[in-house]
Amino acid sequence: MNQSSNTIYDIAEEAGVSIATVSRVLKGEKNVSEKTRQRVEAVITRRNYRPSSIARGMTSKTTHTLGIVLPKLLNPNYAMIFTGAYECARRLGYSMSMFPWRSVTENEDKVNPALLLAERRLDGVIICVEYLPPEHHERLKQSLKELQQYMPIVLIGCVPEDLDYPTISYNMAEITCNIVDELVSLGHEKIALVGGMAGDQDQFRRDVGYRRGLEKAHLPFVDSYRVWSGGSAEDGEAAFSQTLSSLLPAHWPTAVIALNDMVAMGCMAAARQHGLRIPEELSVIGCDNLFCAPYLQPPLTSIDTHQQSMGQEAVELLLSGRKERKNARWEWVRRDSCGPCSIR
Amino acid sequence: MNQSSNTIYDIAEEAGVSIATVSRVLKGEKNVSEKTRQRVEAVITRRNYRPSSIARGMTSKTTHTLGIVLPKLLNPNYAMIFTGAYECARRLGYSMSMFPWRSVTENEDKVNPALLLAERRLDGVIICVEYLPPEHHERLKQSLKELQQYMPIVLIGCVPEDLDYPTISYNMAEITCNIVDELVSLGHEKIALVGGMAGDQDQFRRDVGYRRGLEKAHLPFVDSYRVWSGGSAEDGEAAFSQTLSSLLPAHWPTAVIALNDMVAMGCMAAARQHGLRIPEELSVIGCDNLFCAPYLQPPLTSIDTHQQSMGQEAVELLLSGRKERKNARWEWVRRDSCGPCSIR
DNA sequence: GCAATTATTGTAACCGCTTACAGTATATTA
DNA sequence: TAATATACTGTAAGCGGTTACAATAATTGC
Repeated sequence: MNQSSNTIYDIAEEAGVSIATVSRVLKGEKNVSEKTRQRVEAVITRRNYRPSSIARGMTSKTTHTLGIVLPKLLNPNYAMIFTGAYECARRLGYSMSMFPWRSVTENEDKVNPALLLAERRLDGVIICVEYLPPEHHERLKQSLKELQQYMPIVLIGCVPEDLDYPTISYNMAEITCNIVDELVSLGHEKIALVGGMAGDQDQFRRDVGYRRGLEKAHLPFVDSYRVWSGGSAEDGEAAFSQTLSSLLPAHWPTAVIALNDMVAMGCMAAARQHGLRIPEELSVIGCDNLFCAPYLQPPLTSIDTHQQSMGQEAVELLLSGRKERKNARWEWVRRDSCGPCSIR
Repeated sequence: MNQSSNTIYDIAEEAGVSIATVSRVLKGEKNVSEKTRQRVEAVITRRNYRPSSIARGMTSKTTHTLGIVLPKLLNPNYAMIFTGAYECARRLGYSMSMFPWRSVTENEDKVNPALLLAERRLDGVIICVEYLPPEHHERLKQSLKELQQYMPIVLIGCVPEDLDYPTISYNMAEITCNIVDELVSLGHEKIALVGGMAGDQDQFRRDVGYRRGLEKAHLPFVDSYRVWSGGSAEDGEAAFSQTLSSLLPAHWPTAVIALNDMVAMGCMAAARQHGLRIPEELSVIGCDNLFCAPYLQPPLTSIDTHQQSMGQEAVELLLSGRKERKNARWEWVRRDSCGPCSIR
């Protein structure tokens, strides 16, 4: 049995029918006589034949594949979004391809990477928006516009308002303001924010919420409490450690709001190195509620942003064709790393 | 400008040339006159035209897409493997699609899921082998065989010997035996193994290594020190907690080898709840060296299995066509959770 | 200035499948 | 039993590219 070729023609020939008939059994159409069907099915089984989705895509104009653009999966936060999207897509019969964030933000010589994505003729793409230097902002808008000619788009994350696409977003300003409120109600007055780079939408909103929270409590914005950090634990550790070292202990913050749980871990390490006890002398709160948060010492208070639901909703929105902007739910996960301010 | 259709025919028509010529400029062939090329390129740019990779795939028999089969991305261990594979694939011009582990192990009514994967006509697939109940073993072999008719396969992880495919694997027996050695040299005699289910290749080898290590040190295998656990932190916590509760403190192990870092976190939590200090009263060692390991209290000793390299090597092996079985490197990451046995 | 090259461009077949439509066999009706 | 409806099956035209080969245009040599 020569299996080098395994096409609908081979099946048709071996079963002694036309390719149209094979196609019909493949699709389970009813207008095929029982004995023909059985004969064809026997051949299909014997040869382990599977129709090429490539060829099918030619006529159906559909790939049953969704794309997802993510900055990096090593951050469990994105892994959760991916998983939510992926599981949902799978249930609905789609497979999922991953693409680098680069594909919609950078320009490589003459080729527009977004169009590279377009080549794939996916049935849709979810784009997880992340930090983007302002000079790339125009390019993102252009890429999205071009990409949209080829497939529907859903954005997810902290999306700039001027991007008019279906979106699942969360409101970092609201969340951060809420965190400040809570810390204030615990008696904290020296609250640090260890955040990301300027120009980042997500971070921008955090800053907005941070200042709003401080204002509400009539607390001053203190420059040195706004700490600049990358997104990893190492970054957070280095940045917060530096901050502590540069301040007199009397001026040390009594609470710190971290960009995310990884940075929060770093802050905790830095605090420990400076001899601070958590939460007695320093309250720490993260964001994302990673799997390891409950296992840190003390267990880390965090914000659950329901990443898996976000991913799932993004897929549903994408396939529904609706053009809505939806706000994601979020909630407190209070653990022991935050406590009342015990310092005068 | 009607952009509803954007095919090579549309471009050819608008540029006043034949589709063959458009195809030539698309592929950057040299035998096109400079002014024709420019005319065509202008049209392509104006219309944001991108050739369909689907149509291309019809003739080229290539999709420039690799598949990866993974149990779950929420475990950062797999996220690392994925990332390594993905980055490498991307560099080489491939995109990456993810598929569920189910696709090669389960059977859904009449459809063989492996063949569903085959439909995609990928340029290759990396299958990350995980726990598999023995009754599904035959089915896995069958699936792989059928799938292989359609695309090359590389296996990764703890792969059974009777699966004859190119493989990147690590030797859990060697690693575990090595761990026991080290714990013994630290003076430990009551060493627990918190491992996974029976039937799991990975676990099987751990048990082999565990027993071999004990034998070498002339230590007895103690049933109650072989703890059965799932792979999550909660699982580890529950399992080890139960073990401690069921033993008299005098019989508590002085060292515990955990399935992975997540389980190790759980063990640490359980130990704390039982009032054990780490590492003074209990040494803990995990595996996978997750990002959070250095931030646990105390920092967790672990084994770095170089997951990203594994992913990368899997892609290289897949595309090279070589048929080799390669062992992955691994190394100790010694931190403070392991120490000399201080209990007589 | 004309034949022989060489450079450029076009035609048509093909990749593997779907599907509208046509054709043939079988069943129903009168 | 012939006419007609119904069930099944086959033919051929796409889908959007690639590419061998043929055709045409531009150069070159003498």
